[in-house]
Amino acid sequence: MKYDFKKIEPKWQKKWEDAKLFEAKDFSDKPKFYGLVEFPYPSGAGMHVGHIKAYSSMEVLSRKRRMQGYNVLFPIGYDAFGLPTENYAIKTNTHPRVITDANIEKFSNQLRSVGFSFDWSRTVDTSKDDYYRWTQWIFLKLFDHGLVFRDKTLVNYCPHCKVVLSNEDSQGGKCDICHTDVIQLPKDVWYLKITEYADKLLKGLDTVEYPEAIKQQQINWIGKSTGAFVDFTIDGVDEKLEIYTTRPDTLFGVTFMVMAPEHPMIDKYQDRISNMDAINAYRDECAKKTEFERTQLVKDKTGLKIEGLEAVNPVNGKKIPIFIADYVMMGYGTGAIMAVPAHDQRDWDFAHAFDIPIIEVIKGGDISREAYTGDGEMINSDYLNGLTNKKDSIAKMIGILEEKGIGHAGVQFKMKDWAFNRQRYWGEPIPLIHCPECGVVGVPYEELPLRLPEVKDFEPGEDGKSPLAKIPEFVNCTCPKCGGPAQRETDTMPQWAGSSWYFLRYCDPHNDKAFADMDKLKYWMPVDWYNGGMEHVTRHLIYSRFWHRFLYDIGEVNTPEPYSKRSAQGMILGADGEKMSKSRGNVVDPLDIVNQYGADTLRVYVLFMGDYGSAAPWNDSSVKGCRRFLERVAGLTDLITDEKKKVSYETLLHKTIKKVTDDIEAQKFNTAIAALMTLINEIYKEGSISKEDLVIFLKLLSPFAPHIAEEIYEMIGGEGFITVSEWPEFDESKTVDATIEVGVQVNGKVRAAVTIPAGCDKDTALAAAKANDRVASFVEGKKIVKEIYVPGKIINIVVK
RNA sequence: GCCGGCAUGGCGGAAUUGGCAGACGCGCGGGACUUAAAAUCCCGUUCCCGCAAGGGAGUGCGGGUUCGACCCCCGCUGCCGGCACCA
Repeated sequence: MKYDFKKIEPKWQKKWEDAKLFEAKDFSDKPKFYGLVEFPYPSGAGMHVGHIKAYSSMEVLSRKRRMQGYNVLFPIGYDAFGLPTENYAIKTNTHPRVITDANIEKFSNQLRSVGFSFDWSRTVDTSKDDYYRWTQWIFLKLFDHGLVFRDKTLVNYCPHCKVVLSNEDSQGGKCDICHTDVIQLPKDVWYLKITEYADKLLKGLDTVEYPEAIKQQQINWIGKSTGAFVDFTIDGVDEKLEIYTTRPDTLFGVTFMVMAPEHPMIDKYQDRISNMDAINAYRDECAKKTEFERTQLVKDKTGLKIEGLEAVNPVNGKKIPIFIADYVMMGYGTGAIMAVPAHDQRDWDFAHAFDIPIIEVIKGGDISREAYTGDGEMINSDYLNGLTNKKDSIAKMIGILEEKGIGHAGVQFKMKDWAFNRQRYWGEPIPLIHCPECGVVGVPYEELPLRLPEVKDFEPGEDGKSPLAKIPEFVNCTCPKCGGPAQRETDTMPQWAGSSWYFLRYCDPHNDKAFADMDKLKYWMPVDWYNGGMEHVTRHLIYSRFWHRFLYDIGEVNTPEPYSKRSAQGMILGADGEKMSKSRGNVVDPLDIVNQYGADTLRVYVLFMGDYGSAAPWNDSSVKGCRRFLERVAGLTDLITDEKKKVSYETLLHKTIKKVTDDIEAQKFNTAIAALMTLINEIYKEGSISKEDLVIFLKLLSPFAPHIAEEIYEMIGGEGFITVSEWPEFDESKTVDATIEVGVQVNGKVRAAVTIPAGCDKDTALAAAKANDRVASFVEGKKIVKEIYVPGKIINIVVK
C-alpha cells in the first residue's frame, strides 16, 4: 500500500468524530478509566511539541483501555484566563475574549490534527461564565468556612506586570512571567488558608501512587517541622515573647534572642527602647531588600541590639539581651527566636559578629570553630545533664515546659498561605462585597456567576489597582446583608484558580445546577491516572489537592484525594540539547512535523525518542526513522499470504503482544515500539504474513499510530473500527521458545553459547556446555570446582 | 547546606531487577539498484591488537560481597532538578 498520510489522517479523524467513538458514557457496566492530562493554556504561539509528548502517554493508554473494554474518560479543555493573553490584549487593543477564542480554535484544530482521542463533547474553558461561575462558587464555600482572609502585608510585587505574586510565582526573586526583579510592597491581600490543610495534604500522600520524587518535593514544600513553643518573659513588661524552636532541649544554652525587624513588640514597647532611631534605620534598610536578598544565606549577619528590653530565660531566670536581625523572618514560627550559638550555625555567626557568649550544652563538637548540631551528651543543663539522645532530652524538656506552663509542643510548616488575588482584568472576579456596615460579605450564591464587566481599557490602574476599579457600575452595589450601599472587590483570582478543580467539571461539564452531579462524580472520580509536568508539582498539584480535599470535607466530592496516580513526562529539548526557546531558535513546531511526515510519525517519534520520564533532545533523523517504520508497516499489505506461520514466528508474536501490553502500562513506550519494530523486521525476513497476524500487529500499533492502523485494517476487510476492536490476548505458553540459547561461562567469563531444550535439567545443560569445543578448551586439564546452571539464564563452570 | 534523581558505544537509549552488556532507532562504513542523485534494499558497526581464527579491555572513579555485578554494599567525582538564614 502506498502510504499517503495526507489523505488517510484527516479521513479517519473525521470518521472517528462522526462515530463519536471517544465520547465517554456516564455510567456503564464496563470498568471505568479516567485518564487526565494537564489542559493547555491557549497561548498565541499555539501548540508545542512538549504538549504532544505530555498528552501521548494518556492517549496511548486510553486507546488501549478502550480496546480492553473500559469505559474511558479522556477529556481536554483550556486553562484560558491569564496574564499573557491580557498583555497581548493591551498591546493589540483587542478584547482578551476575542484573543482567547481565536487561540482555543487554533489549539483545538492542532490537537485534532494529531488524532488525539479526546472526548471533545466535554471540553471546558475556564474563562467562560458557565465555568467560572463554579470557580466562584467554590471560592464562596471557602469563604463561608473561614478559609479566606485578608491581611495587610508585604507582598511580592512585579513592577512590570503590575501584579502581586505568590511565593510560588516569584521564586528566586524573579517574576515567573516576565522575569523582572520582584519588589516588596505593602498591600491588602486575600489569602486562602492552605496552611490549615498542610497536615492533610501531607498525610494524603501516603494514600496515592505518585513517583517518589514528586512526593518528596511536596513533603519539602509543605515543610513540616516538630518542636516547641516557649514563652520568655521580658523584664518589666507584662507580655511574653513567644518563640518556636525545634531544639527546646538546648534552652540552657540560650545567650540572646532575636526578633524579626517587623516584630510587632518593637513598636509596642518603643517607649522603653532607648535606641529606637537606630532600630528604625535598620528596619528601613531591611525593607529595601527584596525577599530574595534577604533570604540569601550569608555568613555576615547584620542586626542591632534593642536597648531597654531584656528577656528572661524561663528555665534558669538568666537575663539575656534581645536583638533585631533580618535573618529572622516574621513569616515563620513566631517571628522571634531563642538563639543558641553553640548549636546553631546562624546563631553562632551572629554571636561572633556581636561578641556574645557561647554556652555549650551538647558535647561532641568544637564550638570554638563552629556550631555543633550533632547528637551528644547534655551538659550545663541541670536536669537534662547526662542524657545522650536528643529525642529523650527534647521529650523531657517539653514535659517540663508544659508542666510549668511556660511552653508546649507544636508543629510548624514552611508552606505559606496562598495569596489569592491579582490586580488584573482577565481572571475570575472575586465574589466579595465590602460593606461599610457589615464588613466583607459574599455575593449570594444565586447571583453567580459574577460576570466580568465589559471594559475598553485593560491597563492595570495606578498603584496596582485592578482595571475593574475604574468601572463604577461594577464597583458600586448594594450589600446583600443590609441593603446599604457597598462596593465590590475589584481584584480577580490568580491563574491557578480555574485549574484547581477542572477535573471535576469534566465529569459533568454542562451541569447548570451544580459544579458536577454527585452520582457522576461517584462514577468517575478519582482520576485514575494523571500525567503532567514536573513544574506543576508544588503549585497546581498542591493547590488542586487542597481544593479537592476541602470539597471532600464539606461533602461535595466523594474522595479525599483527586488523583490516584500521577506520572510526569520528560522535557523535549532542542536539537542542540538546550531547552527549546524562540531566542535560541531551536523550537520545533509539531504542525510542521504533521505536515511533512504525518501525525502518526510524530506520535510514534515522541514516544520512541527515549525514556518517557527523561529529557531528550529532538533529532530530525530519528523522526525520519519513525517514518521509515510506518512505511514498512504500509508495505505489509504486499506480503499477505495464507501460508501457515512458523512456530518461531508465532512465539515472537506472542512475546510482542505481552511486551506491548505490559510496556504501555509501565509507560515504557520506547521499548513497546522497539518490540513492534523487531516484529516487523522478522515479518520482512519471513517475506510473508497472514491476514490474521497482520490484524494483531495493527491492533498493537493502533494506540501509537491509529490512522495507518485503521486504513490498513479497512483495506484488508476488517469490520468496524480497529480503534474499538478487541485488544489482542497472548498465550503465556506460546511466549517461550522450545529451545533456548544460554551463555556458558568459565570462571565467570562468557566463553560460548549453547542451544538447549527450554525446560531441560542441569545435567543436560552442563553436558551440552562441556560438549562445546571452546568450553572444553578452557576446562581441559583443570579441576572443576563448581557447576552452576540457572535455568534459562546461564551456565557457569568454575575450574581451578 | 538539605532533599531527590542521573552517569552505559559517535548519538537517543535497551538489559525480564544478580545471569551472554549495547535490544530498537539514528548516524557512520561498505555493497546492490540508478546515467546520476534521492528513495529503497542487503551486509557491517563498543573499543584495542589481528588479514582471519582468536585474544584483551569495557557500563563516571576507587574498594568490597558473589560462581557471576550496569544492577547489591562502602567511599568518592561530575552533572540535572527542587528547597533553602525555616530557628
